[in-house]
Amino acid sequence: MKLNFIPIDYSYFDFEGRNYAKIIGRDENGKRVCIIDSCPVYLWAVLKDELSRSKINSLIKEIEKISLDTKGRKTEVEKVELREKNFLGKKVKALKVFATNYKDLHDIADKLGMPEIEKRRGYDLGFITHYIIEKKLKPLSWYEIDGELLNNSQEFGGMDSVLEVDFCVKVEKIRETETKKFKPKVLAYDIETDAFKIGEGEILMISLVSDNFKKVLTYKSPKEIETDLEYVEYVKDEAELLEKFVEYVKKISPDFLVGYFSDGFDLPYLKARAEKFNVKLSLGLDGSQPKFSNGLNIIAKINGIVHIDILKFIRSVYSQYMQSETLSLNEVAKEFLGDSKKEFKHKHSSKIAQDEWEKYYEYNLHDSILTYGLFEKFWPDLSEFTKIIQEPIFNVSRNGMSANVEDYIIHHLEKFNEIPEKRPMYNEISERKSREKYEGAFVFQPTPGLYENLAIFDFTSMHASIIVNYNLSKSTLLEKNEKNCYESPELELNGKKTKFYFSKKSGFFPELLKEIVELRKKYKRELKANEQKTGNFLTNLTGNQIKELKTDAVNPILNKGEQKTGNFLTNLAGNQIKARSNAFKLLANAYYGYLGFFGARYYCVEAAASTLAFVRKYNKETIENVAKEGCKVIFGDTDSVGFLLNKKSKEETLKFLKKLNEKLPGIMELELEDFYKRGIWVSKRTGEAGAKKKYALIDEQGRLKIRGFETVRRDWCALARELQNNIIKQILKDGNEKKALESLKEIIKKLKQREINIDKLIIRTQLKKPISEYKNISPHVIAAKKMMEQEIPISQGNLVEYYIAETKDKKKLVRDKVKLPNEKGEYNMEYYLAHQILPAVENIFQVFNVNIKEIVDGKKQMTLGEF
DNA sequence: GGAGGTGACGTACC
DNA sequence: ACCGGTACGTCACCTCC
Repeated sequence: MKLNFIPIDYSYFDFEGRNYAKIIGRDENGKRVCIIDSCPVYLWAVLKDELSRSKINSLIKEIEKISLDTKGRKTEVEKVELREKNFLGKKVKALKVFATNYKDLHDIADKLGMPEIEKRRGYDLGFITHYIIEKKLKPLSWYEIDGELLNNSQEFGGMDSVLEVDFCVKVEKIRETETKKFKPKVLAYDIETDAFKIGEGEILMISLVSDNFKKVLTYKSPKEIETDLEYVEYVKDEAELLEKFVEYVKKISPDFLVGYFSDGFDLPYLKARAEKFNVKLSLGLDGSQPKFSNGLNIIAKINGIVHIDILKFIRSVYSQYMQSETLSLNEVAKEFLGDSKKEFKHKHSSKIAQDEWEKYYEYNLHDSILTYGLFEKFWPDLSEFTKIIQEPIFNVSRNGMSANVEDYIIHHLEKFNEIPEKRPMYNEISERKSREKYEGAFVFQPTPGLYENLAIFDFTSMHASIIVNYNLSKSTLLEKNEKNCYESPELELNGKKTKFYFSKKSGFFPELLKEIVELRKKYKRELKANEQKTGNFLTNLTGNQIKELKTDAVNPILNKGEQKTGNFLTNLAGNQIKARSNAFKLLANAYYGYLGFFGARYYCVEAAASTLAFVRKYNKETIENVAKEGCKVIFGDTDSVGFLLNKKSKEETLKFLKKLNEKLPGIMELELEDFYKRGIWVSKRTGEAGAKKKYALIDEQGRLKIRGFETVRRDWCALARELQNNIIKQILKDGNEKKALESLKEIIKKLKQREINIDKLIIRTQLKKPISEYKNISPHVIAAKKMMEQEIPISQGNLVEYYIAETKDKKKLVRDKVKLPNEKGEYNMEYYLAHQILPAVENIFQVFNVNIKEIVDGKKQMTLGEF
């Protein structure tokens, strides 16, 4: 039979000693299809130079005799072929050694210790990776499949009759075909429990949300009177709840089962409770139960249905570009959907009042609605990433950016005829980790002050363009200076001043990055054209988002609020181009990190250190050039320079930018970040010097850009943050400190009259490790201990909230005054004044030679006098 | 038993 | 174990007198 097919979930199985890929997807009618296919598995034996043909022939004969009988399985070398390949850019002769079962490639590699063999490679790729490379059946692309329909066939042990799919096909031929419409079936879920520790409390209810489907399953009902909420369905008890959950998943039969933190919570919890009640959680299309990886970072897999923990994708790909201070569902939903969790105060089910249960159902349902919304929102990004990386979406959605970069490289080696490098061994990793650090980027020393009329230039994808431009990588690194090669600036590595040299002959690693950068440019152009055509893009943005657009047209944050405007569905093509452009950009930006990542196959400190040496050189040179032009430099960090216009008009400044660009090599490019009306830089708390990485700017439209200040630090209380923000805003608007001073006085007065709400005084700090591992017992550790005592769930990675209270006895340490938000007490006025308010604003007023301490002390005396 | 230096810790910038 | 160097700032801890 023939069918059109889009692959979604990949797994493999062994049958009669061989590996088969079992791929679940859909046909163009939305029917669920399983295809089964095999592919040859092999590893590479790279030969030493200058081996004679006869020597190679006898080696091949020797290798062909290898067979293994371990792990209850017979594997043999089935075939050996001699090939001309490249390894790390070098031409090599290599033997392609085919084996029966991919799981034995490692053991076969161990048997290839012959002196003629230089290296063994390619035995550490997963079978699915191997399969996708061999058969070019890339996830989420469309294919025309020729194959044999399996209908209660005995082939593969009668597998097709067990699988809950519409067709099961044994593949004969695969041909790529044009893209067709694909709207995935998505089911979001969320559970509510009586305890946070996995399996330790009852599961009270489970919500399910899909297209035109809402459900809350529960056996907890108020006063045995059933609710009016039409989406609530009652079951007998917890065991039936679990059974019903499985039943609904099977009935809806989604491509994606989506949760938020569901790898670490919902699915493990369901499993634990199912075990307790002896319920089979047979969610898999083959009837299997979810499988969990062990370790700190749990991964939960369901056969045939892609389980997505959308938190993981958001965290690894987008968190650095987000403004949310935590990755809680509430904050993330607010940022991307403009919606938040329903109010509900958690308590043990035995303490929930009769009339509170309906609120609890709504709360539970809404979490699934938000999760569903986030999946919808990130679907273009998720699917574009998957298509680009070419690994299954299950992996791409969980991988860190380094792993995604590596997978991209692995899937694109073929056109360079490259043999893949191996993963580093444990000892290599520790060696890499323990090596001395190399020098990072350059940060300009600012002078405190208020400045007017500034411009900021920055380099676009600076690290990437340097890697491309100077051909930096493991395979292009030369052992010594050669004629006509790239030479890094002088740098220090392992305490030695040195330089590194890189070949001018293009290497596959920088070449791939060059392609990524070019594709990113291409799709960015398409995106712009599409926006102009549809014209409905800018209208949906807030002022701040338009501003972001100016600096970076595909910042993912731009996608905020689209759900509300209905843009998501009507402008799907535009969203896809945006997501694609964005994915290439993120990939390009992660490339440098990959070079210096200890777990990378293509790790290369020399290249990473050289990249940074070039980064420093270009930044410093740009700063010098700006100064030479007569513009006073105010700021500079890594890839940017900020300066005073010095009577230059904007046009002249842009002309100057053009001049600077003409001198830059290759794809390196300096661009205008923006013009600013005013900017403020303050001194450090200790000493006179200007603080680096701390500044605030205002543009002509009155929009603020604040970096590094307490305003943007989550471990300061809201009162200090909001006050500082207001003061910065007023100063930058007015150009003087007069009004700002008044708002400060007002806040101090309120603080002293105890009019400040405790909410504004809560300090939030993350518990970064288990309580017992802290050497210094700081306030947040005390707060965490108090939470433990009160049995409030708290563990590594959680935010701890507390405030500093007045104490009866004069205690010296801050930690002795810590109280949890639920503890009664009065806020410690002295503390908030001296340790939150003043430090946040002191240096700002210092710029105007206003000494806040004197004013505050004066006030204090005055208030004391009043009493 | 207070001053002052240092280290641990958390967070931000790019 | 899943990017890492530069930088700021707080608080506890330690040493010194």
